[in-house]
Amino acid sequence: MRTAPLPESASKRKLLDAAEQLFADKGFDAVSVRHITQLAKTNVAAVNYHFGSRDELLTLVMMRTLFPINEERIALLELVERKSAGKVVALEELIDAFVRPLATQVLKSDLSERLFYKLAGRIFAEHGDGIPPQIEAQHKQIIERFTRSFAKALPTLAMEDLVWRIHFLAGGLIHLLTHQDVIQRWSNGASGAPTLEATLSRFIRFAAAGLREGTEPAAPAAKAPQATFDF
Amino acid sequence: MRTAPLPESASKRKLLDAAEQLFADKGFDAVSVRHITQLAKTNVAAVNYHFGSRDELLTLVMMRTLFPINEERIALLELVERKSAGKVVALEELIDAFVRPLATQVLKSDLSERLFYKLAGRIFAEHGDGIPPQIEAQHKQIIERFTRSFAKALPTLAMEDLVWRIHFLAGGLIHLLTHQDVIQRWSNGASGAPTLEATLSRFIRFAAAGLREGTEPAAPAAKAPQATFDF
DNA sequence: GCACGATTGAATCGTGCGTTTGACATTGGC
DNA sequence: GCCAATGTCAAACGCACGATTCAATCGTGC
Repeated sequence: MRTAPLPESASKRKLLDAAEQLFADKGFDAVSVRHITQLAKTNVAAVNYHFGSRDELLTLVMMRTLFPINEERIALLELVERKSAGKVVALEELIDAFVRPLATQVLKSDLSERLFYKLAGRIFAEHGDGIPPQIEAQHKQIIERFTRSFAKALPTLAMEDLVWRIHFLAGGLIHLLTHQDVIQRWSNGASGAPTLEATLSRFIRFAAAGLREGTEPAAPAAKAPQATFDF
Repeated sequence: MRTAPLPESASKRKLLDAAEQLFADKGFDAVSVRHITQLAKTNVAAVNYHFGSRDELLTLVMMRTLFPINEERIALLELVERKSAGKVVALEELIDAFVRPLATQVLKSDLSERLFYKLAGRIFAEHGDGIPPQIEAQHKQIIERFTRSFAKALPTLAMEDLVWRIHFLAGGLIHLLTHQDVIQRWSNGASGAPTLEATLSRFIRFAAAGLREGTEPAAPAAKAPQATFDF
């Protein structure tokens, strides 16, 4: 019976790729369907014909990037937890499971490193108001899943503290992704650009220390004063 | 001689306040001059008459919020450094000087807490492409000034590491400011909303620990493995 | 009271937006 | 050979945008 097996006409793919590139570069709001169809060398009507609306195309672009990242995050997380059956998992390994997929999925993307990270950062930064429910659902699922694992790895940390710290972490990552190029430009005067792996490694150390703060009773009394707002 | 001493006509102030509120709530791109003049109950032409263009109004709104914050940051920083003349400054005090002005300036604003923090977060998040040069200059000045102080407080930390960590910190703060309401809504099921002071205090502990990571040779050997990307 | 600059108001300009329409081309199955 | 499905295309629609025009109005110093 097989009616024409969804040829996924060439222009559909061209539109997706063009949209992806432009959204990554300029941001979701700054790109019009005319820009997209111009870069894809198709007619303006093509977007609405193939995707129904600009919004549906946008959602598709976001999902196409976000989904594999989140799938790999979960896979890595389960791997790590199964590996250390029952024993406490090292914090660094959990954070690694959260960020490493960015470095592996960029290799499978047609986008340049710079654009892929910008796109990912923009997607992660979306929250709350008018964002596609599917994206929101992805975010919620990932955050909840990782919160559970972090809680097990940091049993002495109050849940409310943990939730906030995870969002501090997420914010740092988003900033890193979206401004990577800007920061790099003046972070190192002469030395070549560090690989992103090096930067993510830096981030993991920073984030792990932040998450762990105050949960290591064995450590000698810190000489630093408590940082409380006392007014 | 005194010709009419700049009455700063009522509509000018009304426009500034309306613009501020809308930009904070919806974002800089999502607000049109028609929205603004409608809320301010003035004519559409008023924006261009009083400010020249939508962009100049936007810049003014940003500067009006950003400048006092940055002024207080510098003042606090100098205070802290003068107080501990010569001696190493505690990291927490430096971060405090960076974030506390948010909590004090919100009191002087007509905006609600929620809107003020959103606005501040949106301003801090602006970087690089098409943002007003004055804002960019403010950002650069503040980052460079604090980088210098952090470097003195963390003499054993490599400069490149420090720069990245400061941006992780900034990203966490931006995320906290812009998504504070969203996070809070599901961070604590029943207990009342924590004051922002409490949240900023949480943030300071997190950020200080992240900045300090690896700079305390006196500490016992960490049992956590190094977090390096080894592929 | 009048003149004059400052301010306001309604109407309009040109532009770019997302989307829709309807004619036209291409293709594969019967 | 024809039909229906599929895709492409130029043109247009209605709308919202930032900005401008120009006459009316206001406020104040003389």
